[in-house]
Order: sequence, then C-alpha cells, then structure tokens
Amino acid sequence: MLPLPPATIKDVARLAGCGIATASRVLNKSGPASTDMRERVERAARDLGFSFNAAGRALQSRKSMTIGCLVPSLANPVFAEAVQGVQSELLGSGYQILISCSNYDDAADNAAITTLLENSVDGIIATMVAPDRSAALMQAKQRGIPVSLMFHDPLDGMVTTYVDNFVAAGEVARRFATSGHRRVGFLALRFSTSDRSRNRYAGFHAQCRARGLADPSLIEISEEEARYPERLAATLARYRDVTALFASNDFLAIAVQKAARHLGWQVPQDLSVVGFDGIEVGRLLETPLTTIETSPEAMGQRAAQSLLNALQGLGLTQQPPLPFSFREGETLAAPNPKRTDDDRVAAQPSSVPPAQAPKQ
Amino acid sequence: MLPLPPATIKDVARLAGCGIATASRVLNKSGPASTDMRERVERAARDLGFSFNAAGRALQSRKSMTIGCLVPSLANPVFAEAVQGVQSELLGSGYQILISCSNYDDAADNAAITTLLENSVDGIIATMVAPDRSAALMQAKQRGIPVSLMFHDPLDGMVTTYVDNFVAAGEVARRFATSGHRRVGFLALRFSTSDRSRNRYAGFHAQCRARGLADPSLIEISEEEARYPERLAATLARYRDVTALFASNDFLAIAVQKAARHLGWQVPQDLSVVGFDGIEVGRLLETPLTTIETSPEAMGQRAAQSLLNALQGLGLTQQPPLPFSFREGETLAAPNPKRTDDDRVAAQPSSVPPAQAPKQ
DNA sequence: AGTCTCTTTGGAAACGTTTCCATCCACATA
DNA sequence: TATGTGGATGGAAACGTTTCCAAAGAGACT
Repeated sequence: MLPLPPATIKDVARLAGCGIATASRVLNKSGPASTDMRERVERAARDLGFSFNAAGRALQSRKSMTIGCLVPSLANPVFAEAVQGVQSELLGSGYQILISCSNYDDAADNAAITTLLENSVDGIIATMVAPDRSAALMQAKQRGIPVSLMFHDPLDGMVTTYVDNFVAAGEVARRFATSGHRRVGFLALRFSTSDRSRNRYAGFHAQCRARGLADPSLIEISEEEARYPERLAATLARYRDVTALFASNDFLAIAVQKAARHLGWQVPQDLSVVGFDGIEVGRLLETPLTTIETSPEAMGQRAAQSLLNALQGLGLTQQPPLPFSFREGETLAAPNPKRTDDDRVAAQPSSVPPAQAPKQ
Repeated sequence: MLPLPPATIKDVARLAGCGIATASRVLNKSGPASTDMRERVERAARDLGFSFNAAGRALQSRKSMTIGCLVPSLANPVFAEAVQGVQSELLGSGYQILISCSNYDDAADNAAITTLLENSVDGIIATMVAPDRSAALMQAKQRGIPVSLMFHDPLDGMVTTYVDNFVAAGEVARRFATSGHRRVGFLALRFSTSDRSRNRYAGFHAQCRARGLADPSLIEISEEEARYPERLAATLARYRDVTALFASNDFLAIAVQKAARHLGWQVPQDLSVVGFDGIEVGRLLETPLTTIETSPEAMGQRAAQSLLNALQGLGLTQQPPLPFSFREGETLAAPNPKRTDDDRVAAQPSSVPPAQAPKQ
C-alpha cells in the first residue's frame, strides 16, 4: 500500500458529479447549493476523507491562516508560558502558530522574521532583542502585516503587550527603602540584550534615588555564574555592603539564595532578595521568594487577542500595561545591622563596580 | 504608502529580462545559466527585495518545509525544553516548526494532528495522550509522513525517543530499598492521561516487589492539590506510614517538600522524596532534590534528528533509550524509626488506598 | 556546407484552491 | 405568450512556484 495522494477538491467534485466551484461552495458554506447537491458533496468528501490543502488555499486567498511567533527561547519558562497563552487564545480561531527562537541573538531575530515573512504569515507576535532596529520587522509592517510585541515596553510605532517594568522595579526599590535598606544591588543575566532588564534597572535606579538610597550596584553575571551557585557566591562576596538584591528574574533570585547559603549568609537576615516574574516554584521554596508577580500566559493571550482583532480589521491599538503585583514572600526583611557593620569594613566602593566574574 | 504586494519571481524575470524558468533556476541554483544572466537575475532579485513565497513553492513541490510539533503543553517546562531542542536541531535545515498544544486532551490531540496534516507538514514530532489509538496519526503514517514521538516508551510501529521510564523508576525503588524504606508511595498528577506516569509506576511497583517492599501506594492528586501545599498536605497526612515518596515529576516533588513542611515533617528525616526529570531549580533548593535526571532538550534534538534523517530518505529507525542518571540530592535518607513507630498507630491500610482528595 | 553535440534559454503545464462571471432553469408576473 | 427574477451551477482564470520539454545558438567535427 503505497502512500496514495490525498484527495483533492477535484476528486470530491468528480465523485459528487458536480463542478469544482460547487464543491468548494458547499464545503466552505460560501454560496448557494440545493439540498440534494449539498448532500452529495458532503458525502463524497466524507467518503474520500477529503480535507483542504492549506497551501492551495493560501496561494489563492493570500491568507495563510498562520501567525508567526518569535521568542528568545522556549527554555525560559516565561516565554514558553507566553507562547502557551498565545496558543490557547488562538485555539478556536483557525490560526496556526509558526514558531521560532532566536536564542537572544539579534541576527537570528531578523532571519527568523524574514522566514516568517516568506511563509506569508498573517500576523506576527514577537519578543526580540531590538525590535525597533529590525529591518525585517519594518518590512513586515510595510507589507501591512500586523505585529504585536510581547514583554517590550511601548516603542515608537509598535503595539506591545507588557508589564510596566520601570514602575514594577520602582516598587521593589520602594519596598527596600521601607524595610530600611540603604545599599542595594541589581543582578542581571543578559543585561545588554534585554530591554526588560534595562528598564527594570532604570526604574529601580530612579526610585532608589528618589528614596535617597545609594545608587544600586549593577551586577551583570554570566551564564556560568547563574548556573553554579559557588561561582555566583564568589561574585556576591565582592558586594558585602549590599544588604538587598533585586534579581531581574526569579531563577536568578533563587540562585542568589543558594549562593548566599554557600557564603553562610541567611536570607533574608543577612541578605534580602527580591525576584521578578512570579514563577510558581518560588512559592514552594522553604523560604518563599518575594517577587514581582506577573502572568506570562496572560501576556501571550493578550498579544494574541490584539492580533486577532487586527486581523479582523478592528485595528491594532496599544493597550495599557498588564497589572503586576508584589508578592510578599519571606526573602525580604530589614537589614541586619550587625552584619552590615561588621562587613562594611571589608567592603569595596560599589557605585558601579566591575561586573566581571573573578577568574577561577 | 499602501502595502504594496511583495515581488514575485515574475517581477524578477521581467526586470532581468528573462523567462521565469531561468529566474527560478538561477535563484535556486538548480540549473545552468550564463554568468551574465546569473548576475542580471541576482541583481533584479536584490533590487526588488524578492523572496520566495512558501505557499507557491509548497503547492508545486509538495514539500512544505514545515514539520508539525505537538506537545501537551508549553507551560510544562519539560515539553517546552523539548520543543526548544527540536527547534535548535532544525535550525540550519530550512524546516519551520508548526506548533500545537493539546492540554493533555485526547480529542485535541487528534484535531491538532489533522490540522497539521491539512497544512501538509513534511513530518511530525509529537507527544500525545494515546498515540497508539490516534486515527489521525494513522492517517499521517498512511500518507507516508514520517512520525517521531517523544517521551513515549516504544510502541508498536512507532519510532520514539524516550527515557526508559520503567527502568529509571525501578532505580528509585532500588534506592529506597537500599536506604531501608519498606513502605513507599508513588505520587502522580495526571496518571490516566500519561503513559509516562503509568510506566514509571509500573517500573517502581515491579522493583518494589522484587526488593520485598510493600506494594507502593498510588496517590493520584488533582491540579488543585498540586497547586496548594496545604491541600496536598491534607492528602499526604492520610499516608502516614509511607516513609518515602516517589513523585512522578520534580514539581510534584517540590510541592511534597512544601506540604511536608506544612505538616511539620522534615525532609528527608521524616519523609524521603525523589522526583523525576531533573529540572534545574531542583539543585538550587535549600534541600536539593534527589531525582532522576533527564534532558528534555536532548530528547527534542534526537527526535528532530531522527526525523531529518527520515526526510532525507535514510529511513526512520528506533534508537535505544536516552540515558538518565540518578541525581543524589539531599531529600533521600534512611527512614526515621521513631516517626514510623509513633505514626503507624494512626496509619490506615494503604496497599491501594483511595486516591481521591478529601472533600473540603 | 552539413551534421552533431552541448549549453543556455523560455513556454507552458501543473500543483489545489477560490471566485468572477455567464449560463441555465423554473417560476411568477404582466 | 413574452418578460423578468432569482437561485443553482460550472467554466475558467488566477495565485507563485517548479520542471518538463523544445527551441535556439555555438562550436566542433566530418
């Protein structure tokens, strides 16, 4: 039994004894047909196991019923959940998702968008390194393809679904200040390729100033430090005077907890830690993580919803930011005066210290 | 500036002053052309910003250069990472990924496969509730579309990439026995829709028997219990005599730790816990999780690799299972004789106790 | 000069669909 | 009976490609 070619609408028409146009109209319910004819066509289609060929359809109708989705990585659950949100929102709509990951690489971002364009996607949902500078994305807009960004703060001429990183990060600074911290730090993994991280830092920094705190130390770490707590510990040890750390995402915050333990520091007594994102495991830790809670899934849903609206001709309009909330965990407390006193002796100047890891 | 339609190969041919066939040959490097002609065509294409239209191509060549990927959910990082693996493996190959999620629903599985078929994917990579009973999947195979499963143990007539769940789970039983546990339990979230869970239970059960342990209690919990530690605690409290728990995935294992804390039990002193999957956060917990370590990303990569081979006509062949390793964390220890003695008084018979949650 | 071969080229069909348009038929109205 | 109305139907073009095939031109050989 060789793989016999799938039935086409011609086959259906032939079996039903009618023209192709009629078969098409019946199967699409897109035009008049007598009851008799309707039955014959439907029966023929069923008997042949007919289903439409998307390529033929796309070619003729200039609609691929496919939307392109570009995210940095699916290994990051934040993006994976967002895509899940997109998927769930698109579920009944008839649209498929063509997916692509850039691994946080600008060139890959552009290549991916180009590929999506070649596949004539009807719309694009994306999180990129630099959407504002992407030539491919421009091209998409020129072609009239609606583009809906996720996670990016509002950008000129782009519609985006986002959480106000600046404000949310400011809230963390506020909490730090209220708890009595004076010297705080901001820990980021991919600072240069993530406008989210940069905006969080900016908001954090601004609010620190507003509250009279010292300018926060910006600690940019490597993949390796993020992965091995003892490496991270070595880096943290160089910021002894910092009593509270704002990690730009929850995994980092959890890694900080582990690293702190490694140094014999207690969280939150010796070091307060606050994360960002609000992943579920954070709740389940022995010391539940204090964090900014967001919903990546809602982000994806809303981005998809916007796009669907645009696809229905309703126009693509910028919505207000998604809400976030400050989740009170147990990793934020007042600074330990004893520790700070003791340790400050050994502390180094820290307004913007080198972010490099010590060589091993 | 209205969205002007993208340039077609006809436009290129016209501008280059040649026939369509020639333009196609040059742009595809698929046939002879004089140097002069080559240059003219390439220049024209560049000037027009031409790129191929995938639909036209797919229609004529009967190759969509798209592979369909179906997983239960992207909210589960195990699957998300697997898809990431697929994606990374497919990167330079020219294939796109059309993605779909079933939310662990059998009907949705079938619908998704059908949709993929309509989109004439060239191959399918899937994890389903019941691949062996999927009519749509049969249809795919009949059409000669290569199918590569992920996470499923080998199945009649299907090629799958997997970790030997039976053996891996047996290893956990072995460790429990060696540590001196006699009464153990197996905790699962979606037992009925996951052959993985079932195979893990089977392997665990078999090895418990082989080692002379009591038959493990099968504890099937609801989404809600998995989410709220106090609910899970209530359930666990009904299995006081169980001294070691094998959770069918790491998140569950982490939830168990939290629930145990809620009951005032120490892990591992009062209750040993072992997980499955080997997610990264497990390492970072205050009490690092003991677990079976696997690599979902490698799973995706290998599945994709198989499929690529098949697509190149090399034939799709079943590979041996992927390796796993037992990660020594700190959540497995010898049972606490005191606790077991004390608590057994209140214990209920537990060979196969009701798996339902107490009504609230 | 005639014949052959080889390379370069373009015309046209085919892929599966949708949709415009014309035709046909039945029936109602004048 | 002639005219008009309106629904049902099918032919054919078009969407953007690839590829088969034939034609045309350039040398090389007899």
